Amino acid sequence: MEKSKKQIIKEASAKLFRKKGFNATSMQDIAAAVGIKAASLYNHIGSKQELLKELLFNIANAFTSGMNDIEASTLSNIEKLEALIDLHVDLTITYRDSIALITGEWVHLEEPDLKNYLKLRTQYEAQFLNILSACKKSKHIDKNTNIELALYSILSSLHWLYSWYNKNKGVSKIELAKQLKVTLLKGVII
Amino acid sequence: MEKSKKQIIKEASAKLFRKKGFNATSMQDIAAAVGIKAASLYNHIGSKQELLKELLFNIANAFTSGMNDIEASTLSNIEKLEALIDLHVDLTITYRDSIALITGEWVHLEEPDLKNYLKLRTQYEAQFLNILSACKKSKHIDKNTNIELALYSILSSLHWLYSWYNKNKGVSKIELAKQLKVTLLKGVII
DNA sequence: TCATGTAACTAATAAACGTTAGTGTAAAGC
DNA sequence: GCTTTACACTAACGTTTATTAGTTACATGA
Repeated sequence: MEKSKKQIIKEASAKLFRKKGFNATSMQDIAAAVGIKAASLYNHIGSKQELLKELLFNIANAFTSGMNDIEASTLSNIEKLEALIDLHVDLTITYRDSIALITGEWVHLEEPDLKNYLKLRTQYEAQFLNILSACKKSKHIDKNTNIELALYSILSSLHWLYSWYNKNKGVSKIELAKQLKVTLLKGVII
Repeated sequence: MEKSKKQIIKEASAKLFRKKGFNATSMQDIAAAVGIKAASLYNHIGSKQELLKELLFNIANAFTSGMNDIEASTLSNIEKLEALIDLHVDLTITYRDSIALITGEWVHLEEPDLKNYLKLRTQYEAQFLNILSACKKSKHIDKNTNIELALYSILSSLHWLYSWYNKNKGVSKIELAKQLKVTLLKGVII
């Protein structure tokens, strides 16, 4: 089955939202990118807001689902950290454009979507912190390390991964993940 | 001398731009925040675009100037890295709201400001990378470390510092800088 | 062949936007 | 006391915006 028109529109939107921001992207911009007139978009989508919502929740759900898999696995805590980095690298490469939206464009969600989105995000961070906390308990992370700060540091690096990846298309996914584990975890893990 | 009205407007704008984004913030929003009508803003400022421009270049210049001081200093390379983290912490605390704009809102600058802004940014990153490179040469950073990736990792963490700092007002500036040095540099420095 | 559904189009609407023009008023400078 | 400046206001303008309504063309399936 080929890609649906709606999917094409969503991908074009992601690219534009990323480059110009949600508000600065007009329906005409999106329409032009897929070769139709703005009004014709509404044969395929409900609203501009719906586009943003679906793009963001696609990704949020992918992260949540990946995190749940990792949490339920029998990996060691350190291995879970590594698996999380793999997850971020995978999703960054899979979703490319739309993943950029999670850094800033989520603020343009309307209620109640905004609340639901933040709920997913908060939960994700809590699960991530849990794993870091377990590492600390099992003495794989130094007693004096501020794990909240470490969490923020790791997550912000991973959030920006997409912009780094787009500048270095040459680097392989495996090599990227390997380097990230060294850079992000060596400062934390004993 | 007390704060000029223009300064008050700029600070209110920074807070709003940060929360809602540049495009989603209307002149009425800004006017309401300072207790006047939208049209009255133009007694103090030239345009909405000018507000963004001045906010961004204030910060960009502060970073550039701080970086130049550090580069010209007699500190060791490792000490320069630590000084850079101090610089980011200082500016994050000093500028609070407007510093958030450098992560995303700079895309709404118009030419030729956009080009000039990116020039400053690129130069800053190059200088930062230079210091990392010197550390690698002097064997303070492992031969196999990808310093471009390390740079991105450090910078993205520092870009997000403002959002972390706002959630943890209790933590002191000194303690924050100390923790950051451990978290960000231990993974890199041998 | 006819009916149906899909998906494009043009035209229009109502709201919001940044900005300008013109007016009033009170304080400051001569 | 007169003039000027500073700074607020209202009113309006021209654009841009997302979205709706109504229409047309074409392909599919009965």
